[in-house]
Amino acid sequence: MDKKENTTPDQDSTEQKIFDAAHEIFTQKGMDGAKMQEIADKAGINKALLHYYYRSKEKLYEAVVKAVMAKALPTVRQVIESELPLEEKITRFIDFYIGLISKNTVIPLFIISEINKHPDHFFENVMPKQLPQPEIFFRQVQEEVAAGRIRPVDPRHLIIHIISLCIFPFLGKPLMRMLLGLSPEEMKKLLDQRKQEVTSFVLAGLKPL
Amino acid sequence: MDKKENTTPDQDSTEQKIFDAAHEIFTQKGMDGAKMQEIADKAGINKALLHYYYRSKEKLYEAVVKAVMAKALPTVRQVIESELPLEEKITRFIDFYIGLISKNTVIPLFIISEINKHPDHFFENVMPKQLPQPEIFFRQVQEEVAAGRIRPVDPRHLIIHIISLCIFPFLGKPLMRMLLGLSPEEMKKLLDQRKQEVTSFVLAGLKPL
DNA sequence: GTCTATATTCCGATAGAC
DNA sequence: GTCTATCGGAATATAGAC
Repeated sequence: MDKKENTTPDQDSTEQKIFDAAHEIFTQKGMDGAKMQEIADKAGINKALLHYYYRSKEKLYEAVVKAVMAKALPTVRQVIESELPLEEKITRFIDFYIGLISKNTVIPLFIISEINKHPDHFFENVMPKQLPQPEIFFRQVQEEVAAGRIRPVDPRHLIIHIISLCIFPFLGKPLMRMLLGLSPEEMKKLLDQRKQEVTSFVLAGLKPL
Repeated sequence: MDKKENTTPDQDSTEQKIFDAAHEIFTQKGMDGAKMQEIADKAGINKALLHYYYRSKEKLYEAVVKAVMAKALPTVRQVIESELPLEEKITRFIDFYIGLISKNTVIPLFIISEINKHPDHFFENVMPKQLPQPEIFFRQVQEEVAAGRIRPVDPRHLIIHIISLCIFPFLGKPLMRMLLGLSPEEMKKLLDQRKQEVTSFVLAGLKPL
């Protein structure tokens, strides 16, 4: 019996198809909104198979949440923990992060919604072991402040500022569109400009007095 | 038969108790996560009464959503449409808005989640007729830019910046806490400083070159 | 491993007594 | 208006044939 050797682990296996379908449905509709029937349909298989591979809806859900978190955080780490000079690090982070989010609007809302519904469960079971270490970033900011190259800021607030400016406009897109009275096309144009706008706004906000 | 005259409309009536309970449950758990039984329990009445006053779960939900939106938007309008000078308007808006959100964390997430799940329904049925008019704000920004008192910025992006900086840290509180490695107490302290931090950051970001 | 059929639980909604 | 009891459907989960 010949076995495939160099394919990625169980490429189009049933288990993988189920997981992919569950990933899509759960991230779009959340735990309560998702139905097992819909996941089965999307995977092109029968409902009973879901329970054969994953024992329950909850187990399947947990698998998806863990995968989402495990994928989301390392991307942040890579930039945060690098030894790039501060301004370039900020610029790259904004560019990279907005690029990521604009391709995938649903994930951030999914993470935030589910983390708010079960915070304890998250911190105990789902949170990845390898968290980004912000110490390098903190030190860099303090050095730049001490050297007078940027104005005094709390580096923790700076991180919050930057992440807020990157993520929120995509989360609140329909809301912002309503508030500003824009057409979908105008709103899309505006969001396409965010990389540029956020970068210049943050750097301006850091200019020494 | 004497009738009460100067009480606020049906103060502790059954209908009001139902609505209050539904408001709490729906905003915390969303349409799918909320159960009629739980709402009835919280209101201290029977499940059948929910259907007596509001015909269906959907109707009850709609009543809550409309009330939430009707309350949330005018507060924004009041500040946005005022004729205060720009810098003071921004300062007041941040102060007012963060104050509002920090007292009520669940509402923004509720609005954003539900608007993303049923965008069309929102724009057709739920959206308040009286939207905030950002034109005054736009004009003010353009005048300040023309006078060289602030650096050139697209006023629409500026609004998005400010709202993002106000709302997101409270939405993403557990996430930020995890990312920064803070205890709940440290995180609370940090959020208490947001009014101050956001104001100085935004004003610094607007300084002319 | 995959399917059909069925058991079981839960939930929204209604009927009807008071 | 308010309650108890119950219906009917939907959704999760299991049994059992292939």
